[in-house]
Amino acid sequence: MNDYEKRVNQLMLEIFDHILVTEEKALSRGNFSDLSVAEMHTLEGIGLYDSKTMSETAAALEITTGTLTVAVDRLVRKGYVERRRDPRDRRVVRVRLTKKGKLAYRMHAKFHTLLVDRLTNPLDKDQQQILLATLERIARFVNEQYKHYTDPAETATEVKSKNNQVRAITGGQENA
Amino acid sequence: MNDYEKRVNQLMLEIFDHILVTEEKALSRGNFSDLSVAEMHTLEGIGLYDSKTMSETAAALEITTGTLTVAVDRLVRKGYVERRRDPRDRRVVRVRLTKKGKLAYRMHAKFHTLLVDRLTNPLDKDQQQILLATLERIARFVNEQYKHYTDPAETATEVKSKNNQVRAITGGQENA
DNA sequence: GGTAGACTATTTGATATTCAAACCTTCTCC
DNA sequence: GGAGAAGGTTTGAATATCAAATAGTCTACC
Repeated sequence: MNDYEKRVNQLMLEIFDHILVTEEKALSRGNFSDLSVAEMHTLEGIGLYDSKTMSETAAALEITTGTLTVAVDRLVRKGYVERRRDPRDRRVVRVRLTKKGKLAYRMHAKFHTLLVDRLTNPLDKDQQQILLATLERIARFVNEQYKHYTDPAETATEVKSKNNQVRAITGGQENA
Repeated sequence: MNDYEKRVNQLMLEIFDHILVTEEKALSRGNFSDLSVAEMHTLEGIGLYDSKTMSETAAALEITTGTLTVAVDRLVRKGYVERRRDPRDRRVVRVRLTKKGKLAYRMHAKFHTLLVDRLTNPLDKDQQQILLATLERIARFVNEQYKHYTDPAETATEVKSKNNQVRAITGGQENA
């Protein structure tokens, strides 16, 4: 690694180390102190607008439905999420944020807004374009790596292919 | 957030999400498949060269010594870490990486090198500059926030825990 | 129209990670 | 030499997660 790369690595580690803790502290100090970062993440997975099925939500979050069931239990108990069976297919359970859930969602989004704002504000148009292109490139690279390491063909780990697990991320988080 | 900012936010989340998983998968595929990311992190906290006390290590990792005791138990059992009492102060326990631990440490470091390399190589000078500037900015922002939320003056009386389970029970102390 | 097999969600049993608080051991200082 | 501080470990609890077993429900085929 040359000096440039060393610095990049160092910065990335620093950011990774601190960002989760910071987000957690921000949550625990606010009006929604009974939410963990993971729970907030679940709220994000459910999303602001549609009601989603458990499977869809689990796929979006890349966790099993079993894990999600437990998480939603707690969020329902705390009043952030509503559950209801789909009358058209009674196997299906739909989840949706309550008012309180939406409020928490929006409050948390502010943290991200603030971050992005601080990031992009000082850049002029040209620089913004470069930033975007750079991020796109990084994302593409990371996704490749991600797929590479997640691809079941690579090892004899046949178990988790199920289509559901990894696939549906690109599906619709947003239709705002 | 305007569209540009939304996209930046989305890309950052994607990158962040996938890097962690990628790291985990990389570990689980390599020669040290019995190490989790958290355990790898503990190894990094102990470090390659000195032997450190439990307290020092726990402080470096920002976890309690109780948590570290459990983590080190497992790492000793798996052969990555050595424990020994300090003869000069028999209260103190020193931990150090074994050969195997050092090997794992170095192998993991290679993963980071590779990642950064693949990340920065395809960028031209302009893009590299933007990437660096952006990372600096993110790091600065996160550190600010981190300090803000960690500063004891802010929290009046009760402070210190990263643990909001307890807060939830005691009813959380507002601040709005 | 009845049933076998597919699908959706929940439950169960297990492991990891974490904290606070209680508890030992050892040290230091009066 | 004893009191209290300091360093680690243990204990008890909560969260987060998975795989596998289970329970309802639906669909397609006969």
